[in-house]
Amino acid sequence: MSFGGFLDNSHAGDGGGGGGARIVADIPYNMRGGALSQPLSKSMFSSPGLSLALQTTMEGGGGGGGGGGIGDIGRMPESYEISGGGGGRRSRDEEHESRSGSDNMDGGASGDDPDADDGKPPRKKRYHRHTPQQIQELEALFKECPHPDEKQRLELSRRLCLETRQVKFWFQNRRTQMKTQLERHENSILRQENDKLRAENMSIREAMRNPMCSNCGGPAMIGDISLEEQHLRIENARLKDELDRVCALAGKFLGRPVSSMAPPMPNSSLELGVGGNNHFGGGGVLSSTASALPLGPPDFGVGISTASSVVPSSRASNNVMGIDHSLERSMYLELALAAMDELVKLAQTDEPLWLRIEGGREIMNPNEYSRAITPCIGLKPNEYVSEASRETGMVIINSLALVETLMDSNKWAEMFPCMIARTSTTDVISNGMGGTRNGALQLMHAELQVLSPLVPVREVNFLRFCKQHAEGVWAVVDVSIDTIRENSPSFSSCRRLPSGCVVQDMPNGYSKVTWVEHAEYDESAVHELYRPLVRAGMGFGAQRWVAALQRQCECLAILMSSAVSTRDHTAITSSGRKSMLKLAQRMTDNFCAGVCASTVYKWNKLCANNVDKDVRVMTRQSVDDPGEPPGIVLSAATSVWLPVSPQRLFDFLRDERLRSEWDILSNGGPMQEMAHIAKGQDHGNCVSLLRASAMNANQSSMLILQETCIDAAGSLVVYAPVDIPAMHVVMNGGDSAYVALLPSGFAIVPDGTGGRVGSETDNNSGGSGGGAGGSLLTVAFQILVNSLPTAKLTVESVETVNNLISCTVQKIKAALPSDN
DNA sequence: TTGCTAATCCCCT
DNA sequence: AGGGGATTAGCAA
Repeated sequence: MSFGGFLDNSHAGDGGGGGGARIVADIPYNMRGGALSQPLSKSMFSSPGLSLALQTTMEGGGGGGGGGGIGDIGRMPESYEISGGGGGRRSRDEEHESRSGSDNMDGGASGDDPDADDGKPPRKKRYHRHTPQQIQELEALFKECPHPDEKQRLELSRRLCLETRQVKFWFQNRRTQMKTQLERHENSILRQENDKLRAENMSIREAMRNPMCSNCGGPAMIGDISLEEQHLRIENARLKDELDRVCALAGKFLGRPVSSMAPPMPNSSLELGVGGNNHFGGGGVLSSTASALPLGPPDFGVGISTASSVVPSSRASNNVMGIDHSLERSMYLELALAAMDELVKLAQTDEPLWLRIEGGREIMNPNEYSRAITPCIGLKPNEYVSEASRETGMVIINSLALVETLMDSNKWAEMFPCMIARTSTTDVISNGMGGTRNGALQLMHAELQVLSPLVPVREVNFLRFCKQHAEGVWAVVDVSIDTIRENSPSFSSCRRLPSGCVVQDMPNGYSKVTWVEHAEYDESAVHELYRPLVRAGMGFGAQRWVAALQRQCECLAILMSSAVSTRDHTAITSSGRKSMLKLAQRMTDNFCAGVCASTVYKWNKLCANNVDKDVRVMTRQSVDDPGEPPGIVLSAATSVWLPVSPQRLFDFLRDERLRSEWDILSNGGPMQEMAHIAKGQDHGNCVSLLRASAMNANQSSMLILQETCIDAAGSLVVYAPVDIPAMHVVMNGGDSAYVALLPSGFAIVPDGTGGRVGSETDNNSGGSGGGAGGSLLTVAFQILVNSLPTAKLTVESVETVNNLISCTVQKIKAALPSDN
C-alpha cells in the first residue's frame, strides 16, 4: 500500500482523513473519544483483529487512551504522513472507501490493524496548528473582512504558505467560532438573568413565609399568613355572608330572628371577618372592637346577624375575590389586612395610646404607638415628622352608604370637596364579596389639601380596604403603598400609615364614626405659620375628616328631607335650588383648586418682584370652558395670621351687612341677601345670593353668589360675581354649567395653638377651646386679567391683584381688633 | 472533562 | 460552486 501519500493529507483533496471520518461517522455519535459503549466493545473484543488494534494504539503512544478502535482508525493516516507525494492518496481513499462501504466495524478495524502496526516511528502527526505568524495574518484579515473572496484567499495562501482550502477552512471555522462565542455569551447572560430571577423569587417566597421588616429586621407586622390562610379567611367571610342571608331569609318566613346557632357573642363573627389573628399579638383585636364599641351586642347580635364561627372547611376557591395570584396582589392583600388590624387597634384602644388634649381632641402617644404596633410599611424616614389624630362623631349616614361613598372615588371627592383636590381609583383588586363592599380592595391616588398656598398639596398613593366586622359595623382603611411599588415615583413627600374609619350604625339613622388619621410627612415644605396646625392633625387630620363628613351628610340629609326650610325671600323652585347648589359647589371646588394649585388646572406659577413674598400668584388659560370666562385667569392667594377667633372672623366675613368693610364689589354699602339656601342647621352653612346696592338708579346692581361653610375644623366663605340673566336661568332650574364665574374668598382655620372653631351644631365641640388662639386666614382671588387667552400678562394686573389682596387683609385687620 | 482548532461532510441556495 | 451548519479528530489545560 502506498501510504506515502498521506504525508500531505494536509493537502490531500477529497480523500485522506475523509475516509476515516466516514467510518467514524457511521458509528453512533456518542462513541467518540474512548467512550466506546459496552456492547460494541464486546463485539470488538470478540474480533481478534480489534484487540490487536487496541494494542497497537497503546504502543503507538497515541495517548488519548480511550481511543479504542475508532481512535485508531482515525489516527491511521497520520502514521503515513512521513513522505510527500500525492499519488498515494487515491489508493488510500479507495481503501477507506471500501472500508466504509463495508459498513462493518469489525471489518474496518481489522483492516486497519495492519496499517497501524506498520506505523513508522517518525510519525509526524496529521494534527498541526498554523504558526502564530500565520494565525496573526489570518486574524488581521479576518478583522477587516470575515468573508474574503477567492482572490484574497489565494493571495493569503501564497503569502502564508498555506493551501487555499486551508485558508478557506480557517475563515469558515473562524466565523463559526465567532458565532458560537456570541451564542455562548448570550447564553451566559440569559443564565445569569435566570439565576437572578430565581434567587429573587426564592427570597420573596422566603420573605413571604417568614416576613421581616426591611428596616429594622424585626418580625414584620404582616405575620405568617400563608396564601392559603388568606383564602380561607376570604372564604370564611363569604360563607358567613351567605349564612347571614340565609338566616335572614329564614327569619322572614318564620317571623322571628333565626340565629345561626352561634354563641350570641360578637367575637365569633368578627373572627370570621378578618380572622382572629393571634399572629399579630393582639389576639382578638376585632372582637374586642365590637364589644368596645358603644353599642352593646344586642344591637348587632340580633340572631340573624351573628354568624357561626364553625364554618365548613371547604377549600377556598382561589378567585373568591377575583384576586389573581400575582405576588404583588397578595402583597397588597397582606398589607391591607395588616393595616386593617392596625386601624382597628388604633380605633378601639384609648389611653395610653391616645391622649386627650385641651379642646377635646385626641393625639397619639408616639412612644406607646411604637411599643404596641409593629410598623407595616417600614420606619419613618428621618426627615419626616408624624401627625396622628383620632376623632369620633355621630354622622347622619348609615354605614353602608358611608362605605359606598368611600369606595367610590367620585363620591368620595364629592363628600370632602374642600379636602380632596383630586382623586382616582387606579386599580381595583377586589370589588368585595357577595355583592357587598366587604373585602373590597383597591389602589387609589389622591391629592389632599389644606386651603392655603402655604401648605403644599399632599399627593398619596394608597390601598383602600373595606371590611365588614359585624352587622352594621364596617371599617375602611387606607395605607400608603409607596414602599411596595418600587417603581412608584418618589414624589410623595407624605406617607399615610394605616388610617381610616370604623363606622357603626346607630338606631336613630346616625352612625358612629371613629376616624384615625396617621401620616408622616416632610414638614419643611409647610410654611411655619401652618406647622402647628398640621402637626396637631388639624390640617389633614381626623378632626377635619369627621367634621367635613358631618357637615356634608347633614347637608345631604337636609336636601333630601321634604321639609327643606328656606328663608328665601324669592321663591325658588326645588329644581332651582338644586341648580344653585350645584353651581355653588362648582364655585367652591374651583376656589379650592386655585388656592391649592392642585393639578386640576394647569397653573403657571408666577415669580414677580412686585408681589409680596407670601402671596402666590398663578395664571392659567381658560378656553372652551363654558363655566368660566375665556381668557387669562389670574389667581392670587396668601395666608395671614389674625389675632381673632376663627368664629368671629367667619361671622364677620359672611355678614352681608358688613360687606362694605372689605369688599370693593360692595360699592361701599351693605349688601342684601336675595336668596338663601340652608345647607345645615348652623346658619353658617348656606348658599346665598347677594346684591350690592346700586349707587344710583341707572346702575345695574350686581349679583354675588356666595357659599359659606363652617365645621369643627374650619370655615369657608367663597363668592363670585355672577351674571344676572344667567342666574335667573339657574334659579328656575336651568343648567348651571353655562354660568361663567371666577371665585374668590376666604378659608379660616384655627392657628393650631389651642383654639378650636366652635360650631353650635357640632356635638363634639363641648367647651370649644375658648378664644385662646388666633386664626389663619387665607385670602384668594381669581380674576380675569385679559379676555384674550393669548395676551401677555401685564405688570399692572399682577400689581393690581397684589394690592387687592393686601388691601383686603388690611381692611379686615382694621375691622377686627384683637380678641385679647 | 472541556475548549480550541483544523478539517470533513452534507445541505442549501 | 460555495457558504454555512454539523460533525470529527487531535490536542492542551
